[in-house]
Amino acid sequence: MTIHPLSADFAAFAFTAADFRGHIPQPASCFSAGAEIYAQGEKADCLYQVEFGAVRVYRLLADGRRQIAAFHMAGEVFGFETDGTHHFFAEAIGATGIRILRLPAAGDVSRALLPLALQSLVRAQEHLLVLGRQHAPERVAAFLLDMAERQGGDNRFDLPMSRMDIADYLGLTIETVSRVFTKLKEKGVIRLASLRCVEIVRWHALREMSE
Amino acid sequence: MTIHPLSADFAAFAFTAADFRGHIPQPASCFSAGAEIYAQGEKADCLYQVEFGAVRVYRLLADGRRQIAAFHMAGEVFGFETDGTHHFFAEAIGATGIRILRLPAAGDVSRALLPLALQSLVRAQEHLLVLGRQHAPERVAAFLLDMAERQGGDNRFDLPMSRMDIADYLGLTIETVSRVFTKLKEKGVIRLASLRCVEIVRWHALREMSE
DNA sequence: CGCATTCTTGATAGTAGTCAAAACCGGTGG
DNA sequence: CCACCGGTTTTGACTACTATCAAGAATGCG
Repeated sequence: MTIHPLSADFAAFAFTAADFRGHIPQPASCFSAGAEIYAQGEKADCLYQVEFGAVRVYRLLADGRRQIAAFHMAGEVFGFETDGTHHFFAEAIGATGIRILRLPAAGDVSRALLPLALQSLVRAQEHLLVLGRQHAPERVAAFLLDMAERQGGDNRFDLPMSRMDIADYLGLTIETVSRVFTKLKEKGVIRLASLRCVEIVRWHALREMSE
Repeated sequence: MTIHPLSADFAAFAFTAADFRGHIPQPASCFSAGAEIYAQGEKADCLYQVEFGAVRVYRLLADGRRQIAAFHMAGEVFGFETDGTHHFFAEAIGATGIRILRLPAAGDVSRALLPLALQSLVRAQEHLLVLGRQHAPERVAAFLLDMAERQGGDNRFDLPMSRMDIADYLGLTIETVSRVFTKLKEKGVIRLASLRCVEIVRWHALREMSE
């Protein structure tokens, strides 16, 4: 997995600031937990950058099944679409600051967006492997490693999202996610300081699990 | 699903031809069935456009499990990467013509690539829903509809890939794929003129299945 | 402190995977 | 033209993983 730390994303974007001709980035808007950022079917004419907090991007099936396609953390840019229409929903997970970027659909600035879009593409494609071919313990292990890396690689980090969100991201049920967490605790691979605060004790074991 | 016909992709690309400064697109290379186009870990310094035939882009786990992240058909451009390195393998499925596009990593031409990259992104994200939340019959139904649309929307079309490829794309086994095909035949939803030639009889039933 | 929500645990059921073998197809050569 | 052969596909019997349903425990917020 190629994970760029927050600073790298910011740098990538800052690099393109000169391309804005009079387009001053808006001050960040604040979204409270569960607030909708955009909905499927809406017109897509801008991009979004997370300042703080976290975002879930998802789709629903007719019977209510939900698949979270991506989580976006501080620094990341999301909201890319092909035909000017959003194909997904985006919601703030907790209290979240979002900088809205009004961009010309096709302009000089768009060339700087390619790397950001490609990062989303690679992330999505790697997640296909997880959903298509990995078992529950492998999925959870991959998820924890990904979260740890995206938050600086420390042993301890907070999960901004609920077990339900994790389940819907990993294509599992909350019960299965919970059982895997329990197994990982029993095996001494992780510790939970609180429900949302994970400490990775045995990195090697996690890496082996996720293959 | 937003599927652009072949001509649209070509048009999108042709639009950027002026951006090539002396970079004349190579004549198409020919790959035979199973030939490797690029491998995971290789340097990625060009893009690829399918002229005829079809391509599978996939990744392997240590124990041999394979996930096909995407199929690419005539007209489509693939090979996008983030850090100059291929994260996946690409192979010709049958005899396939590929036009190799040598592109500057960051240049004027890259802004025209954004729509193509975003198409791959949206396709991948929609496939996440299939792998994460749909059952076997829904996956196969979605796959057949996608293939039909990408080949012009006729009732009859050829599958360029084997059952094994379909299984590895849908996150299933060949046995399960085969059983679903049999069920669809029994219910009169599809007919198989030959193993690789599908005729969709009841579109509506397929659409309902795939939700 | 009490309540609502979220999370965990347990029992059972169902979908898809695994293993094994038979049928089928497509190409080759007699 | 037909028989043969190798690989692919289909079918069947059984297993296993995860979902579902149902309580119960813990968390955290007012």
